[in-house]
Amino acid sequence: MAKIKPGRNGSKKDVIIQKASALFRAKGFTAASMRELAEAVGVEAPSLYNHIGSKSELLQAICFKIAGEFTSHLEKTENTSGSSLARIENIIRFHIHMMLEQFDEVFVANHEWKYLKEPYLSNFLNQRRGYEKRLVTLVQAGIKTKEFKTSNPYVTVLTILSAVRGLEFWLRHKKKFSAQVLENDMVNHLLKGMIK
Amino acid sequence: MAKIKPGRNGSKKDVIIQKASALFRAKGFTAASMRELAEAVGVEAPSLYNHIGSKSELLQAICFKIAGEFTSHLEKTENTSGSSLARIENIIRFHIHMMLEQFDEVFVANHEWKYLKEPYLSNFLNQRRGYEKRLVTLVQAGIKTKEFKTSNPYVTVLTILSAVRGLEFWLRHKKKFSAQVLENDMVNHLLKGMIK
DNA sequence: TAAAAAAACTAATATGTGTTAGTTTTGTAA
DNA sequence: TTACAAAACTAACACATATTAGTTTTTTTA
Repeated sequence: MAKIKPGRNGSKKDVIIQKASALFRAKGFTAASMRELAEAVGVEAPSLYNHIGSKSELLQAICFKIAGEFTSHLEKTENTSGSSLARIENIIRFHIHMMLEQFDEVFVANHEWKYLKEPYLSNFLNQRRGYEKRLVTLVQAGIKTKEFKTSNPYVTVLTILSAVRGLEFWLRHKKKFSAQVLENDMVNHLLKGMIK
Repeated sequence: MAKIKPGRNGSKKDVIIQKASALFRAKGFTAASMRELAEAVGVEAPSLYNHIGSKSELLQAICFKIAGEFTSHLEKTENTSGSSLARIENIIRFHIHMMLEQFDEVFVANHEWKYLKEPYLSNFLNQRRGYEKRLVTLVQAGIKTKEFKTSNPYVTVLTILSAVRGLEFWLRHKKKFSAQVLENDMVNHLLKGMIK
């Protein structure tokens, strides 16, 4: 009898998800095949289905795990008593850390979410929109307290999020500077600009 | 006898490339099928091959057209007599314009280049690396003349390129602010930061 | 050690892919 | 109008895809 529910055995499933993250990042969700994934796991393709429901389910697991981590960190930050500047800086540094420490997963969540099926796709996008909206609110607060320059807060958030997202290209330059330099220089740039 | 060389008739081929840009952007290169493309063009799939050589060739056309435009603009800017600041600002604004005016093509070049086949893949990456290197040189010049703060110039370039790349998310917010606000606020942010 | 459950395997299915072959229609020039 | 080339069409191929069925091996439990 095949088709066994994953049950409480999360261990092997976790390995599959981790290998899937690396594979989806390297080749893209659509181009990555279950046979390749199986090979990475060290098993034949149909055996994967003893642990997972479908290829799509893997993408869901990856995307929502990452989305959840960002959302929950934002919540914590909002409930902190601190300046708007401190909060924004905290969030920027969190994004950088996530990017460096969970590279494959974050990359997949950033690039491959569009292959989610409904209703997961809508769900994911709503969560993302909500996240951005709350960042905008945070920036608006900083403008009101005159910590930040007056500007369109959506553009500010867009600039910040895009910049940290670009860390996916850091691997290319890994030899040229350390993660510490990267983090501090980028935070400085985003907060204080590059002109002397 | 089928299999006719495109010859001097560029017109229909251009339509195909344009439709392919939109399709590849919306669904991704791998997920987009030649049958879908054919439908967008208003023709049966095999008819496409009267005008193009392969699906891959379409991707090549898109990626190298965009890469060429960026490279040639950079060349022009380098040969301008002006401050490092003026040059960098000029380049940032060019990126923003490209993003807004050739959205589909730039998006595809940014996201789908990894599906290029050799030797085009290596060629494309070399061109890209060269572009970034020349931007780094430009930033280094500005640091030397004390126009720019001292920082790792690779990080500066990474931050700038990533930020402008993120304009692909602007469509989502199109209603909330104009392209002019977007451009000016982002340039300001990248040059002068967000702290008052 | 015997029984039960979990997870591997092979074989197969239905579907979709890019592309080619061969033929017919359409447009153009003599 | 006839001849020729360009570009459309239908049919088909060879291959890859995710997934299911059925069976066998391995691991766990009692």
